[in-house]
Amino acid sequence: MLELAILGFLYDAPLHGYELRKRITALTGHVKPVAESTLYPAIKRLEKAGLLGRATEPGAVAAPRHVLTLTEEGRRELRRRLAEPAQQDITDENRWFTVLAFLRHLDDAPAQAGVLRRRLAFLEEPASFFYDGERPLRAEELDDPFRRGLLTIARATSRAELAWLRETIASLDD
Amino acid sequence: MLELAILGFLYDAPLHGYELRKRITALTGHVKPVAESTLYPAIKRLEKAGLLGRATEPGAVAAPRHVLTLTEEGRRELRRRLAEPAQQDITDENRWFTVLAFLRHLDDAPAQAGVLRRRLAFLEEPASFFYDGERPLRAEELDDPFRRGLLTIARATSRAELAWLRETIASLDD
DNA sequence: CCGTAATACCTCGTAATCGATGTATTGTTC
DNA sequence: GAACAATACATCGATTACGAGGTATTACGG
Repeated sequence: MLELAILGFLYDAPLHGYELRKRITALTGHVKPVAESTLYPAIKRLEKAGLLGRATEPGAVAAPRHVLTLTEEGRRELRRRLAEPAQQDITDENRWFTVLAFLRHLDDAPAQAGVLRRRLAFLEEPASFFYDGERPLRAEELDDPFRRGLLTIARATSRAELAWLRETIASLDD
Repeated sequence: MLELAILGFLYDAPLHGYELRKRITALTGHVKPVAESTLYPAIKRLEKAGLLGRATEPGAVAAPRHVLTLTEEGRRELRRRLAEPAQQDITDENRWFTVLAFLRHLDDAPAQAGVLRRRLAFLEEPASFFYDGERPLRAEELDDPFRRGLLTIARATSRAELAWLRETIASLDD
């Protein structure tokens, strides 16, 4: 998720680590903050893997900046990760939102539609959080107001997203 | 999140690891699967911390089972974690849903309402995923259909949850 | 001129997680 | 009767993440 965000932001423009951190914080930080001690090692990993390069520039205000740029391999890697997301990128909302935030970079309508279809298939599977043996329990069947709320919220989310997915897939298919 | 789920399920009834795993998979597995190699060490951690005890019973079908029971300290710990969730339990949907799934165990309406109020306050903060400098961007301002969808979905979810939270807090306050 | 905040980067130890793999038993299917 | 799935638990190494702490500079208010 973090690596995807790094690649995604750098696809648009070279950035230094500190700026990258602010953008990632704006994107996902209110939900799941990213520690600096996670970001900088992640940058190093990607650099070591040849996905990005760095150039040192004098800092605008303080210490010198390490401006990060995607290599051609890095650009390919982002497109690959967007075109073939891991299953958890599809099912986990946090990760899925990160995929959505950068999916435009895929720049290939059928491939984009394919990714949306995977999410659609996932949301269309009948799934609950609570079961009576095999049978999924409906919100109305639960005494617990909190679990009932959980199902209610999940269903509302799902309905909104399904509508958007169907609409967007249709428009990509044109 | 995993530890909370373990404590939460065991609060109701003693279970062996394998059964625990099935319940956790039903609860959160379609979104974020839990590997066995994560669950068993987590059980050991909690056991070592004195939160749960184990008793070996002959297996119903195969190998002997380790039936896990919450100790009194484990029961206190669950209530404590539910009454004072970490900030990420409030903001991260996956973790928040786990809190909701077990919040009834808190068994104290004002404390439950307090937890819901924290989530309410979080959702009421104006937050976007995309910014123009300081100013949060609205869905309508984005060209990118995927980012627009992301905001649309997030807003729909948020609206549904806000309604439920306000309603439930009101009924807990009676 | 002193403290604080912001900019900008980094390391270290610890903890958590995962995938792969291993062990042993019972029940079911070909 | 030989596979195979399901039950039931466990370890190990590699990866990832986090909190705490560190370094250095500029800008600003008191």
